[in-house]
Amino acid sequence: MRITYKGDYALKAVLDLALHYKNSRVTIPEMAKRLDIPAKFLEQVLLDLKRGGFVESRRGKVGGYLLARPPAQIKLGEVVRFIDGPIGPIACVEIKYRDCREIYGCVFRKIWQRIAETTSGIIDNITFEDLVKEVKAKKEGLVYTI
Amino acid sequence: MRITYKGDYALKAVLDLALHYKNSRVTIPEMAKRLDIPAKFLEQVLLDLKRGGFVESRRGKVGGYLLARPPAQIKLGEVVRFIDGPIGPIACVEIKYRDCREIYGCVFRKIWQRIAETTSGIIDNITFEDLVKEVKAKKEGLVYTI
DNA sequence: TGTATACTCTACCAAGGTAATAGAGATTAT
DNA sequence: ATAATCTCTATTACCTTGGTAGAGTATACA
Repeated sequence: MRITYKGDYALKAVLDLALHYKNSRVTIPEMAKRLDIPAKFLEQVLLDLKRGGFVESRRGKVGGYLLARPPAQIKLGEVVRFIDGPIGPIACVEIKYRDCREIYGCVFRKIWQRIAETTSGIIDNITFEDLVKEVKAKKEGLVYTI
Repeated sequence: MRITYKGDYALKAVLDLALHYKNSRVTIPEMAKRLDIPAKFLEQVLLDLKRGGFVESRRGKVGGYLLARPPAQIKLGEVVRFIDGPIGPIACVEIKYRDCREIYGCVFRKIWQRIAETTSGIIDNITFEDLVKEVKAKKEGLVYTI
Protein backbone atom coordinates (compact mmCIF):
# COMPACT_ATOMS: atom_id res chain seq x y z
CA MET A 1 0.00 0.00 0.00
CA ARG A 2 1.08 3.53 -0.59
CA ILE A 3 -0.53 6.74 0.55
CA THR A 4 -0.61 9.11 -2.40
CA TYR A 5 -0.86 12.87 -2.22
CA LYS A 6 -4.52 12.48 -3.03
CA GLY A 7 -4.97 10.17 -0.06
CA ASP A 8 -3.01 12.48 2.16
CA TYR A 9 -5.11 15.45 1.06
CA ALA A 10 -8.31 13.48 1.55
CA LEU A 11 -7.41 12.64 5.14
CA LYS A 12 -6.48 16.22 5.92
CA ALA A 13 -9.68 17.45 4.31
CA VAL A 14 -11.81 15.11 6.39
CA LEU A 15 -9.93 16.13 9.52
CA ASP A 16 -10.50 19.77 8.66
CA LEU A 17 -14.20 19.17 8.28
CA ALA A 18 -14.21 17.16 11.49
CA LEU A 19 -12.73 20.14 13.30
CA HIS A 20 -15.56 22.29 11.95
CA TYR A 21 -18.25 19.74 12.57
CA LYS A 22 -21.58 21.20 13.69
CA ASN A 23 -20.36 24.68 13.03
CA SER A 24 -20.07 26.16 9.60
CA ARG A 25 -19.64 24.91 6.07
CA VAL A 26 -16.14 25.03 4.72
CA THR A 27 -15.45 26.27 1.21
CA ILE A 28 -12.82 24.89 -1.12
CA PRO A 29 -10.65 28.02 -1.35
CA GLU A 30 -10.76 28.39 2.41
CA MET A 31 -9.70 24.82 3.05
CA ALA A 32 -7.16 24.85 0.25
CA LYS A 33 -5.45 27.84 1.78
CA ARG A 34 -5.54 26.45 5.31
CA LEU A 35 -4.17 23.05 4.29
CA ASP A 36 -1.82 24.40 1.63
CA ILE A 37 -3.28 22.25 -1.16
CA PRO A 38 -3.87 23.35 -4.78
CA ALA A 39 -7.53 24.37 -4.80
CA LYS A 40 -8.40 22.66 -8.07
CA PHE A 41 -6.91 19.43 -6.87
CA LEU A 42 -8.65 19.61 -3.53
CA GLU A 43 -11.84 20.16 -5.47
CA GLN A 44 -11.50 16.75 -7.09
CA VAL A 45 -10.58 15.10 -3.85
CA LEU A 46 -13.69 16.48 -2.17
CA LEU A 47 -15.81 15.33 -5.09
CA ASP A 48 -14.44 11.84 -4.59
CA LEU A 49 -15.08 11.99 -0.86
CA LYS A 50 -18.62 13.00 -1.65
CA ARG A 51 -19.10 10.02 -3.95
CA GLY A 52 -17.72 7.87 -1.15
CA GLY A 53 -20.38 9.19 1.21
CA PHE A 54 -17.93 10.85 3.56
CA VAL A 55 -18.91 14.45 2.97
CA GLU A 56 -21.87 16.48 1.82
CA SER A 57 -21.92 19.73 -0.08
CA ARG A 58 -24.03 22.68 -0.89
CA ARG A 59 -23.68 24.90 -3.92
CA GLY A 60 -24.13 28.60 -4.38
CA LYS A 61 -23.67 31.35 -1.88
CA VAL A 62 -23.23 30.15 1.69
CA GLY A 63 -22.27 26.87 0.09
CA GLY A 64 -19.41 24.62 1.06
CA TYR A 65 -18.62 21.21 2.46
CA LEU A 66 -19.47 19.45 5.66
CA LEU A 67 -19.03 15.99 7.09
CA ALA A 68 -21.74 13.49 6.19
CA ARG A 69 -21.34 11.61 9.48
CA PRO A 70 -20.06 12.46 12.93
CA PRO A 71 -16.26 12.22 13.22
CA ALA A 72 -16.59 9.32 15.65
CA GLN A 73 -18.19 7.27 12.90
CA ILE A 74 -15.50 7.73 10.29
CA LYS A 75 -12.50 5.48 10.53
CA LEU A 76 -9.18 6.38 9.01
CA GLY A 77 -9.09 3.05 7.20
CA GLU A 78 -12.32 3.71 5.35
CA VAL A 79 -10.99 6.87 3.77
CA VAL A 80 -7.62 5.38 2.97
CA ARG A 81 -9.15 2.35 1.24
CA PHE A 82 -11.62 4.43 -0.66
CA ILE A 83 -9.05 6.83 -2.03
CA ASP A 84 -5.88 4.78 -2.33
CA GLY A 85 -7.23 1.26 -2.63
CA PRO A 86 -6.59 -1.96 -0.70
CA ILE A 87 -4.15 -2.07 2.19
CA GLY A 88 -1.77 -4.92 1.29
CA PRO A 89 1.81 -4.14 0.23
CA ILE A 90 1.32 -6.19 -2.94
CA ALA A 91 -1.66 -7.14 -5.10
CA CYS A 92 -1.62 -10.85 -4.24
CA VAL A 93 -3.01 -10.28 -0.73
CA GLU A 94 -6.47 -9.62 -2.11
CA ILE A 95 -8.91 -12.41 -1.39
CA LYS A 96 -9.98 -12.49 -5.02
CA TYR A 97 -6.42 -13.12 -6.13
CA ARG A 98 -6.21 -16.80 -6.92
CA ASP A 99 -3.58 -16.92 -9.61
CA CYS A 100 -0.66 -17.81 -7.39
CA ARG A 101 1.11 -20.82 -8.85
CA GLU A 102 4.29 -20.12 -7.00
CA ILE A 103 6.37 -23.26 -6.69
CA TYR A 104 7.52 -22.48 -3.19
CA GLY A 105 4.01 -22.38 -1.82
CA CYS A 106 3.35 -18.67 -1.45
CA VAL A 107 5.49 -18.33 1.65
CA PHE A 108 5.71 -14.60 1.03
CA ARG A 109 2.03 -14.09 0.51
CA LYS A 110 1.31 -15.08 4.09
CA ILE A 111 3.73 -12.43 5.25
CA TRP A 112 2.12 -9.72 3.14
CA GLN A 113 -1.24 -10.72 4.52
CA ARG A 114 0.05 -10.43 8.05
CA ILE A 115 1.34 -6.95 7.29
CA ALA A 116 -1.99 -6.00 5.75
CA GLU A 117 -3.78 -7.24 8.86
CA THR A 118 -1.66 -5.36 11.34
CA THR A 119 -1.86 -2.24 9.22
CA SER A 120 -5.62 -2.52 9.07
CA GLY A 121 -5.61 -3.09 12.82
CA ILE A 122 -4.09 0.33 13.22
CA ILE A 123 -6.04 2.48 10.79
CA ASP A 124 -9.37 0.81 11.47
CA ASN A 125 -9.10 1.59 15.14
CA ILE A 126 -8.64 5.30 14.78
CA THR A 127 -11.59 7.59 14.13
CA PHE A 128 -11.53 11.23 13.18
CA GLU A 129 -12.89 12.02 16.60
CA ASP A 130 -9.67 10.65 18.07
CA LEU A 131 -7.70 12.95 15.82
CA VAL A 132 -9.85 15.94 16.62
CA LYS A 133 -9.21 15.36 20.31
CA GLU A 134 -5.51 15.11 19.70
CA VAL A 135 -5.40 18.31 17.69
CA LYS A 136 -7.42 20.19 20.28
CA ALA A 137 -5.22 18.91 23.08
CA LYS A 138 -2.18 20.09 21.20
CA LYS A 139 -3.69 23.52 20.71
CA GLU A 140 -4.16 23.83 24.44
CA GLY A 141 -0.56 22.96 24.99
CA LEU A 142 -1.39 19.62 26.49
CA VAL A 143 0.96 17.80 24.21
CA TYR A 144 1.10 14.14 24.94
CA THR A 145 2.54 11.37 22.89
CA ILE A 146 0.79 8.05 22.51
CA MET B 1 5.45 1.04 0.89
CA ARG B 2 4.68 -1.11 -2.06
CA ILE B 3 6.31 -4.33 -3.13
CA THR B 4 6.97 -4.07 -6.86
CA TYR B 5 7.40 -6.98 -9.24
CA LYS B 6 11.10 -6.37 -9.01
CA GLY B 7 10.97 -6.72 -5.23
CA ASP B 8 8.83 -9.79 -5.49
CA TYR B 9 11.24 -11.35 -7.97
CA ALA B 10 14.21 -10.45 -5.82
CA LEU B 11 12.74 -12.19 -2.78
CA LYS B 12 11.90 -15.28 -4.78
CA ALA B 13 15.38 -15.31 -6.29
CA VAL B 14 17.03 -15.12 -2.89
CA LEU B 15 14.77 -17.85 -1.60
CA ASP B 16 15.65 -19.99 -4.58
CA LEU B 17 19.34 -19.53 -3.90
CA ALA B 18 18.75 -20.21 -0.22
CA LEU B 19 17.18 -23.53 -1.14
CA HIS B 20 20.30 -24.37 -3.15
CA TYR B 21 22.72 -23.08 -0.58
CA LYS B 22 25.91 -25.10 -0.27
CA ASN B 23 24.99 -27.18 -3.27
CA SER B 24 25.31 -25.93 -6.79
CA ARG B 25 25.33 -22.61 -8.56
CA VAL B 26 22.10 -21.56 -10.14
CA THR B 27 22.04 -20.07 -13.62
CA ILE B 28 19.72 -17.30 -14.75
CA PRO B 29 17.81 -19.33 -17.37
CA GLU B 30 17.35 -22.14 -14.88
CA MET B 31 16.00 -19.88 -12.17
CA ALA B 32 13.93 -17.85 -14.61
CA LYS B 33 12.18 -20.99 -15.77
CA ARG B 34 11.65 -22.33 -12.27
CA LEU B 35 10.25 -19.07 -10.90
CA ASP B 36 8.43 -18.11 -14.09
CA ILE B 37 10.16 -14.75 -14.45
CA PRO B 38 11.33 -13.12 -17.72
CA ALA B 39 15.02 -14.09 -17.91
CA LYS B 40 16.29 -10.68 -18.98
CA PHE B 41 14.44 -9.01 -16.15
CA LEU B 42 15.66 -11.51 -13.60
CA GLU B 43 19.13 -10.79 -14.89
CA GLN B 44 18.85 -7.18 -13.81
CA VAL B 45 17.36 -8.11 -10.47
CA LEU B 46 20.25 -10.46 -9.74
CA LEU B 47 22.73 -7.77 -10.75
CA ASP B 48 21.10 -5.46 -8.24
CA LEU B 49 21.17 -8.12 -5.55
CA LYS B 50 24.85 -8.56 -6.25
CA ARG B 51 25.50 -4.84 -5.85
CA GLY B 52 23.60 -5.05 -2.59
CA GLY B 53 25.92 -7.78 -1.37
CA PHE B 54 23.25 -10.44 -1.14
CA VAL B 55 24.51 -12.75 -3.85
CA GLU B 56 27.71 -13.67 -5.61
CA SER B 57 28.23 -14.77 -9.15
CA ARG B 58 30.61 -16.57 -11.39
CA ARG B 59 30.84 -16.17 -15.14
CA GLY B 60 31.57 -18.63 -17.90
CA LYS B 61 30.91 -22.31 -18.00
CA VAL B 62 29.89 -23.79 -14.67
CA GLY B 63 28.97 -20.21 -13.79
CA GLY B 64 25.88 -19.01 -12.01
CA TYR B 65 24.69 -17.38 -8.84
CA LEU B 66 24.94 -18.28 -5.20
CA LEU B 67 24.11 -16.67 -1.88
CA ALA B 68 26.78 -14.39 -0.44
CA ARG B 69 25.76 -15.18 3.13
CA PRO B 70 24.03 -18.08 4.85
CA PRO B 71 20.22 -17.86 4.66
CA ALA B 72 20.02 -17.37 8.42
CA GLN B 73 21.90 -14.11 8.05
CA ILE B 74 19.67 -12.54 5.45
CA LYS B 75 16.54 -10.86 6.71
CA LEU B 76 13.54 -10.28 4.51
CA GLY B 77 13.52 -6.62 5.41
CA GLU B 78 17.03 -6.05 4.13
CA VAL B 79 16.15 -7.23 0.67
CA VAL B 80 12.85 -5.37 0.57
CA ARG B 81 14.43 -2.08 1.59
CA PHE B 82 17.31 -2.46 -0.81
CA ILE B 83 15.12 -3.16 -3.81
CA ASP B 84 11.91 -1.25 -3.11
CA GLY B 85 13.09 1.45 -0.76
CA PRO B 86 11.97 2.56 2.70
CA ILE B 87 9.13 0.86 4.49
CA GLY B 88 6.73 3.68 5.40
CA PRO B 89 3.42 4.05 3.53
CA ILE B 90 4.27 7.65 2.70
CA ALA B 91 7.46 9.66 2.25
CA CYS B 92 7.07 11.79 5.36
CA VAL B 93 7.96 8.94 7.73
CA GLU B 94 11.64 9.17 6.82
CA ILE B 95 13.78 10.61 9.57
CA LYS B 96 15.36 13.05 7.16
CA TYR B 97 11.98 14.47 6.24
CA ARG B 98 11.64 17.72 8.12
CA ASP B 99 9.46 19.77 5.86
CA CYS B 100 6.18 19.10 7.62
CA ARG B 101 4.47 22.38 8.32
CA GLU B 102 1.09 20.83 8.69
CA ILE B 103 -1.19 23.05 10.71
CA TYR B 104 -2.80 20.18 12.56
CA GLY B 105 0.47 19.00 14.00
CA CYS B 106 1.29 15.98 11.87
CA VAL B 107 -1.26 13.76 13.57
CA PHE B 108 -1.17 11.45 10.58
CA ARG B 109 2.56 11.19 10.42
CA LYS B 110 2.68 9.49 13.79
CA ILE B 111 0.27 6.90 12.48
CA TRP B 112 2.35 6.22 9.36
CA GLN B 113 5.38 5.83 11.56
CA ARG B 114 3.59 3.31 13.73
CA ILE B 115 2.65 1.34 10.63
CA ALA B 116 6.22 1.48 9.38
CA GLU B 117 7.45 0.19 12.74
CA THR B 118 5.09 -2.76 12.96
CA THR B 119 5.79 -3.64 9.34
CA SER B 120 9.51 -3.55 10.00
CA GLY B 121 8.90 -5.63 13.08
CA ILE B 122 7.54 -8.35 10.85
CA ILE B 123 9.95 -8.41 7.94
CA ASP B 124 13.04 -7.84 10.06
CA ASN B 125 12.26 -10.87 12.16
CA ILE B 126 12.08 -13.34 9.31
CA THR B 127 15.22 -14.77 7.75
CA PHE B 128 15.51 -16.81 4.60
CA GLU B 129 16.38 -19.79 6.74
CA ASP B 130 12.91 -19.56 8.25
CA LEU B 131 11.44 -19.61 4.78
CA VAL B 132 13.62 -22.51 3.67
CA LYS B 133 12.41 -24.52 6.64
CA GLU B 134 8.83 -23.69 5.81
CA VAL B 135 9.19 -24.70 2.18
CA LYS B 136 10.91 -27.95 3.09
CA ALA B 137 8.25 -28.76 5.65
CA LYS B 138 5.59 -28.19 3.05
CA LYS B 139 7.35 -30.47 0.61
CA GLU B 140 7.27 -33.25 3.19
CA GLY B 141 3.57 -32.76 3.64
CA LEU B 142 4.02 -31.34 7.10
CA VAL B 143 1.93 -28.32 6.32
CA TYR B 144 1.53 -26.08 9.30
CA THR B 145 0.30 -22.56 9.48
CA ILE B 146 1.93 -20.01 11.70
C1' DT C 1 43.40 -21.63 -28.83
C1' DG C 2 38.68 -21.90 -30.15
C1' DT C 3 34.14 -22.15 -28.67
C1' DA C 4 30.14 -22.68 -26.00
C1' DT C 5 28.30 -21.07 -21.84
C1' DA C 6 27.20 -17.69 -18.68
C1' DC C 7 27.29 -13.23 -16.46
C1' DT C 8 27.66 -7.72 -17.35
C1' DC C 9 26.34 -3.42 -18.86
C1' DT C 10 23.85 0.25 -21.20
C1' DA C 11 20.24 1.78 -23.71
C1' DC C 12 15.65 1.83 -24.99
C1' DC C 13 10.57 1.65 -24.93
C1' DA C 14 5.49 1.20 -23.97
C1' DA C 15 1.98 1.59 -20.66
C1' DG C 16 0.06 3.37 -16.81
C1' DG C 17 -0.32 6.25 -12.74
C1' DT C 18 0.20 10.76 -10.33
C1' DA C 19 -0.37 15.47 -9.53
C1' DA C 20 -1.76 18.94 -11.24
C1' DT C 21 -4.20 22.72 -14.44
C1' DA C 22 -8.02 24.63 -17.30
C1' DG C 23 -12.37 25.98 -18.37
C1' DA C 24 -17.17 25.68 -19.17
C1' DG C 25 -21.45 24.53 -16.67
C1' DA C 26 -24.97 24.24 -12.87
C1' DT C 27 -26.89 25.91 -8.43
C1' DT C 28 -28.11 29.11 -4.75
C1' DA C 29 -28.62 33.45 -1.66
C1' DT C 30 -29.46 38.03 -1.80
C1' DA D 1 -29.27 39.87 -12.11
C1' DT D 2 -25.09 38.58 -10.12
C1' DA D 3 -21.61 36.93 -7.34
C1' DA D 4 -20.26 32.98 -4.96
C1' DT D 5 -19.87 28.25 -4.95
C1' DC D 6 -19.81 23.47 -6.23
C1' DT D 7 -19.63 20.08 -10.62
C1' DC D 8 -17.79 17.87 -14.39
C1' DT D 9 -14.72 16.58 -18.22
C1' DA D 10 -10.35 17.21 -20.63
C1' DT D 11 -5.72 17.81 -20.96
C1' DT D 12 -0.98 18.03 -19.57
C1' DA D 13 3.80 16.99 -17.87
C1' DC D 14 6.30 13.92 -15.51
C1' DC D 15 7.75 9.73 -13.43
C1' DT D 16 7.84 4.77 -12.39
C1' DT D 17 7.37 0.21 -13.66
C1' DG D 18 8.00 -3.84 -16.28
C1' DG D 19 10.10 -5.53 -19.93
C1' DT D 20 13.17 -6.01 -24.32
C1' DA D 21 17.54 -5.79 -27.07
C1' DG D 22 22.07 -6.33 -28.05
C1' DA D 23 26.88 -5.88 -27.70
C1' DG D 24 30.59 -6.96 -24.42
C1' DT D 25 33.42 -9.78 -20.98
C1' DA D 26 34.92 -13.87 -18.40
C1' DT D 27 35.56 -18.88 -17.82
C1' DA D 28 35.95 -24.01 -18.54
C1' DC D 29 37.40 -27.32 -21.34
C1' DA D 30 38.43 -29.98 -25.43
